Amino acid sequence: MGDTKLKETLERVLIAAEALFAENGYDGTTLRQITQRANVNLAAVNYHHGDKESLYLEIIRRRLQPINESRLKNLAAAELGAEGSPVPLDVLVEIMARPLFELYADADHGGRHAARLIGRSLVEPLPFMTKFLAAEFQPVMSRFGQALRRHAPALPPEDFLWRLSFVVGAMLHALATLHRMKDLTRGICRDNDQVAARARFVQFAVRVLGTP
Amino acid sequence: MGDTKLKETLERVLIAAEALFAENGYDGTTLRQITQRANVNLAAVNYHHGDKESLYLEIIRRRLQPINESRLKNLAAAELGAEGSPVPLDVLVEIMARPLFELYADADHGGRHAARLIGRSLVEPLPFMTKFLAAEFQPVMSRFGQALRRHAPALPPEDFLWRLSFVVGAMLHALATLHRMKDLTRGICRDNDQVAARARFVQFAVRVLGTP
DNA sequence: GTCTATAGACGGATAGAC
DNA sequence: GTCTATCCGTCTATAGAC
Repeated sequence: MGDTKLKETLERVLIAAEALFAENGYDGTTLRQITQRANVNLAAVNYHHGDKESLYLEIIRRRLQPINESRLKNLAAAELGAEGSPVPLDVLVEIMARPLFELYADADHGGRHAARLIGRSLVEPLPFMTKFLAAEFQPVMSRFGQALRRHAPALPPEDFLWRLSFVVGAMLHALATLHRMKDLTRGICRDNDQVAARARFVQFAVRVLGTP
Repeated sequence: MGDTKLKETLERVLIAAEALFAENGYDGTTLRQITQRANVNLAAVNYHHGDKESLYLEIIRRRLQPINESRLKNLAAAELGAEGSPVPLDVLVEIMARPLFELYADADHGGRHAARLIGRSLVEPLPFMTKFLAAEFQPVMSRFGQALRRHAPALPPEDFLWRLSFVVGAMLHALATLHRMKDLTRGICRDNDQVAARARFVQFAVRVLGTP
């Protein structure tokens, strides 16, 4: 088999594992389920991706790193354009939220599952993931925290952090439940309109973070 | 052994299992871990509580049913007192949030773990739990949805439900991460002040739900 | 690189003595 | 009711043929 087929095989494992991890969690997913779904031999996973933990970490990293890089890049650009004045709140929230909602909308490439999995991995504390996640989010949270803070300088730090926690929680929950939003609301809320969902989220976050 | 000791034994299993399920999830917890932590023989779990799924369901139900009953009772009382006019928003939110935050504060009786577990069980979709959870929350969501709706009658249903989803997500996330809030904020936010956390949540939810 | 076969450990659940 | 011992299935991971 040539390189093309090979790459496709490895990719199929990642896609299959991503969907299963998102749906059933790390402990609820077996390597056998993954290889079966990917139409790959069981031994291929360990050969190419190492053990189960490495595979999981690799899947998360592959999605998360470009997202956080893009966030930092867009924040830097926005700050440059603002020329010293605070970047508008809605712009900040948009920069944070957009990559995840867009990932979710990229259904053909498994983005739905990837977005759900990211949300899930941030909620359920897997021992072997904590160090990676802390390091991965430290720069983003630090820089965005500062930028957001300029819109409510008088707010006590404790209140500010609680609000931030509520907003983050709302976003993770939205990502984790978007796929069944239609069922949960008896058809009133669509689950396939990523743009509308994001607009509502930005509106919500601005209202929460932008009040003294 | 008398009845007293027996009850204590069964109770110890529930407490131990609750903590482990909260920390490691359903699939991440083994019956052996549970019995070891509870200082109980392995076979005792199956004998008294049936299989693993029954045990999990029993733990959730034991905590959730009184909470939802209390919510419905308090809502009915508040509506009676309001004499036809809408129950104030902060009262509604308080009725919904209070039982969970108080459960969390009841550390000696394992309430912290129970609250985390409830949050977790509402996020991760265990197949054998969905029917129970849907039935358990249907009356609460229906009645409170109506009561909340009176404060924003002009708001399109879709927007209302999205806001509700954000608020619920923020609350579940708060419950799931309260225990590490201090670490996540470098000591700025305390994790043992349930009253302050609840007050901030109510303020947050009122702001979100009470704007046209 | 890819497969089969299997090692080796651990899981849930139960039989049967006490 | 409580315990020990164990069955039986499934899991991850790897050895070794091709």
